[in-house]
Amino acid sequence: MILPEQDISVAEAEPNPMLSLLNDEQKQAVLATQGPLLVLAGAGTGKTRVLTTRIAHILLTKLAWPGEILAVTFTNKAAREMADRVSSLTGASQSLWMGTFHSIGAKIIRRHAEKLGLTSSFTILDEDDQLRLIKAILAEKNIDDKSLPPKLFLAIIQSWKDQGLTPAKVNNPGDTQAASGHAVSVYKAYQDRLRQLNATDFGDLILHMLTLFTEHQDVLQEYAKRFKYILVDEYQDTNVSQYLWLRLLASYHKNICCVGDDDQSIYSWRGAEVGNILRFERDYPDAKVVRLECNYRSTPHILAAASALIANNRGRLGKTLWTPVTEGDKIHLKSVWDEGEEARYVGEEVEQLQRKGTDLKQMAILVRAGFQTRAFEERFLTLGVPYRVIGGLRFYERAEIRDAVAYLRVIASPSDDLAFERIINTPKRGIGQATMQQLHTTARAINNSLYHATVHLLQTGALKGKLGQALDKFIQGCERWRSQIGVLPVSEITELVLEESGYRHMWQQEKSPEAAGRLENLKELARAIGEFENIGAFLEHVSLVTEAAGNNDSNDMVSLMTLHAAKGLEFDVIFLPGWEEGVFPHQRALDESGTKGLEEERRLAYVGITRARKRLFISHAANRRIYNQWQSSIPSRFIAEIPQEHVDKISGGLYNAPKPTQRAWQDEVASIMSASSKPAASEAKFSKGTRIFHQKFGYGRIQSVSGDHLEIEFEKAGHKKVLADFVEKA
DNA sequence: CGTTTTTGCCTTTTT
DNA sequence: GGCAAAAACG
Repeated sequence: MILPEQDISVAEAEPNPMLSLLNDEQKQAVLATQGPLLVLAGAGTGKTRVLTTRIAHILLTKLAWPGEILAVTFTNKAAREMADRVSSLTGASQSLWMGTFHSIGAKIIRRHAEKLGLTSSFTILDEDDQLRLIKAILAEKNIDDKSLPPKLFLAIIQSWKDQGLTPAKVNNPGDTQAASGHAVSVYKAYQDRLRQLNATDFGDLILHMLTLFTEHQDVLQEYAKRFKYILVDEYQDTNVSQYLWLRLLASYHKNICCVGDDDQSIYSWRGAEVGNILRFERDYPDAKVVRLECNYRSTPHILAAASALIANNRGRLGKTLWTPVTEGDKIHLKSVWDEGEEARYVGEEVEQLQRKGTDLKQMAILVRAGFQTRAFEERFLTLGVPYRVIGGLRFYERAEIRDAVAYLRVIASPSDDLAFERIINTPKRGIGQATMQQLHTTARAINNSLYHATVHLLQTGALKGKLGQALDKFIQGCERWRSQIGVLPVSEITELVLEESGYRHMWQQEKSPEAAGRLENLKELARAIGEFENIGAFLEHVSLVTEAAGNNDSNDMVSLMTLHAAKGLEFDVIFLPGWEEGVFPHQRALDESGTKGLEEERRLAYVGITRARKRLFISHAANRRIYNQWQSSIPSRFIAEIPQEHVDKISGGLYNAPKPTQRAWQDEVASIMSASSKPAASEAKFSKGTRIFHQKFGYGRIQSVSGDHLEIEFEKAGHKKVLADFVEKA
């Protein structure tokens, strides 16, 4: 199936205008259509342009039809962007297989659902549903969910799915003993329940495809032959499942082009394997590798800082980024007293830049963890600076939206027990534990869903009085609403449901300040549904797309987001606050993953720095409040890893005196680090057997110490677990 | 069954 | 210190 070489030279002979926009490396990456290709694309080197031009090139030179090209991304945004740019280059992109791993997975699984024990109308569960399911399983199996919380099982199951392990394939001694040996049987039960519910979770969208391809050669053949060209974005983020799936798909034509940057691998906690990209040349022996190293985004100082920082990581494929730009500010570094001062400082800089003519939408504040946005939000509110938090509260995760969606799920598929349970008593219909128990028992007895159990009980007259009336009204409503499917437009059905179920009324009754916003959201939901063909299409969208509502790019606002959310974005001005040990690098990353964790944190720092086009502000506070306790903190080691010649220290902080050499610079950071490091409070002060006094519990003796947590036998109050800060030596 | 009180956990990052 | 889930109470 290898196509003749001439095809490529034809393209070169008739220079294509879009190719003239590319540099030599980018052209190589576009024109090397045949065989495996790895494009190592450093930050800001134009990888999206390469990907889209490559697709356009394949289409325009007739190497393949749109339906024979598969392009996978990780985010819907990336997919949409790619589709837009391809269609502007070629005029059309509809029939391309372009989307996220998960949306492509859903599409393929729906086509072959019966081979996996599902029907094509299967639902996709969110985390909430998953946890409720696991909780029910734990209860059934009499597993104590205090010592072994559902979240633990979910994490284990997810990581197995990321690794391509079905329950039957979990065999490692370490794995089989996970969660006191219960994890495998819970996983099995969980998968059984999913199948009964005709449901999948996110991991299944990949894992089922893998199963489908390995157990049904004919299906694999169909797709492997169909996709003449495969393109993968952000290859460094693929997990084992995705990796295996891609290898199967590429086994026939072997035209797979993976684009990625090992230095931007920041999702290992979600199962991503940097090894996939590091191993590419071994997996595909005749692979070509193209490095994109010319950065068109950032100024030299910013780029040099990022390069020097990331050079501290081991096991990189290695790239040398350079930029044709010659001028630009150094990185601004500021030391502040506490987070309040940090927010004031950032606020001032933002206002000053705005006065000088920089749009607010060209500025972003990137934090390590979501909660850090709060200090800045408060500051911006008092200053009256418009801002938006990206990725904070997502539209479809709000309670009222999830409730409304649950109604639609029950109407679309009455056997959706999880949705049924969510809304059967919302608004209040007087259904409590006892009634739910009865419904569950009946459902099991008639081997049917909760919905049908309810119908059954109503018919047999087992539900009487107020309860029976309420349930009857509910069922009648559902039947009536369902009968409107295909008759009324979906947005009108939604309105009808919200009105007649009493759900909207419930919020209208509530006088809390959020209620008005919730009603607004419900309106917005009904409007959004109108854009879909049918309820099914909408429900799929809800499960796969997590977008902030009303993301108007036209509004001039400062953006606040996590470093993870910032990947793939760029701004003229970037603020990176909170560069302190423990915050960034995050303590938990260090504790749980050691050097590997530290290197991923460093890659995160690299991602953060390289988001900036013109100006970069890094800051750290000497004191920070954590769990409502003041803690002194020391500057992040990453600050010391940035060569001094690229840094401008802003006066008023700890870094006042300029130091001439890199060595002295590092010494200075080190001295600050040791000067402000506090003695480990509890360990030094308290040990086993120490007699102490507690304001509330009185005198006692320490039984054990672990970090700040003390176990104390009090003379009057008995055995208690207490934080070290609440006790003093007696 | 619904309300109030208490606890416990949080603050890593998410398709 | 704040929020959500669980427990206790009415």
